[in-house]
Amino acid sequence: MYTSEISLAPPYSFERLLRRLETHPDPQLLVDVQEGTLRRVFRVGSRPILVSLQFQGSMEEPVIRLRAESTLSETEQQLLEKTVRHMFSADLDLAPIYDHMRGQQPLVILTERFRGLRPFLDSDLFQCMVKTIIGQQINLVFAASLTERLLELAGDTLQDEEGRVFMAFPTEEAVARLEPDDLRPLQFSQRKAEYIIDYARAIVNGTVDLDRVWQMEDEEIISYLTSLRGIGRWTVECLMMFGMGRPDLLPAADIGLRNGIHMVYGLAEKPDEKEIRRIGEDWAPWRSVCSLYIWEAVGAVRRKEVWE
DNA sequence: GCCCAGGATATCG
DNA sequence: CGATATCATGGG
Repeated sequence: MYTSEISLAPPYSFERLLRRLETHPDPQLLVDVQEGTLRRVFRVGSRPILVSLQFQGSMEEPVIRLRAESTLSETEQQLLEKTVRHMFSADLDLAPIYDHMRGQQPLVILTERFRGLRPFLDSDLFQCMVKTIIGQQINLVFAASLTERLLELAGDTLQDEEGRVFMAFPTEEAVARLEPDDLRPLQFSQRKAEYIIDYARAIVNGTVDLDRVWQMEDEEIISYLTSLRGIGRWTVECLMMFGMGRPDLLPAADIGLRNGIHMVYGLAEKPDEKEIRRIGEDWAPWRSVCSLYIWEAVGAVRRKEVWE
């Protein structure tokens, strides 16, 4: 066993993260609201390890207590800690973003209501891309259930000491070995099955090198990855936002974002993509967190949190 | 039955 | 070039 404490930049609202997870289910996460704990499997190197992350401290002094159910080498400890810090946007400074948002009337209430909410990122780019492709055009609940079925089909299974079952996200190789006919019974569309498998094969055979994108500008990444069939601009924007934690993305084609801006800005009609990009210009260079908060306004309504 | 969900593509005119 | 049909499924 290995434990450590990870300090995050304040403010961090664990409560807001938990609320968000209600409407954005992640089949890899076992959430225990009572304990304030998230449990899931991480691949450290290639080894799947069960980890529990417990929220401690407070909004202004946030700490996560990490507990791995295996002994870890020093390298593995550092790798795991780095991944967790990445997932929780541990080093993101929200203060200048809130200052910027407070300059725009419709966003003020969001900074108050969702104070301390940070991007909750995927642990790696491969699974972020697969989950984003799965999420194209369908609702979040259906997307989560497709992802869960993919985990059951091709992921590795672990059990904790209480006998609870955890599934690790399938490796690139495991997805690359699938055929569309394996995914069709899981209710993937034929095309979506092809997109995901083709993508995994491109990673495995080296046609695409995800490690390279960290050195690229946003627009470079978009042109690099949209060359793959089934991966459009929206998908890469989501990858940069939820996989890489890039600060200035606006997935303007997103239906949820359109609905959210419609609501938050009190517009007469639903804005189109061009209108979204126009409104979003005022959010630069922090369009990612602004988008997240707009989405969260939609989530709050869906969860029947008070809204006016 | 119809429309919408955190889209992308093929195929029109 | 822009507009349109197609894809799968579940919920309202």
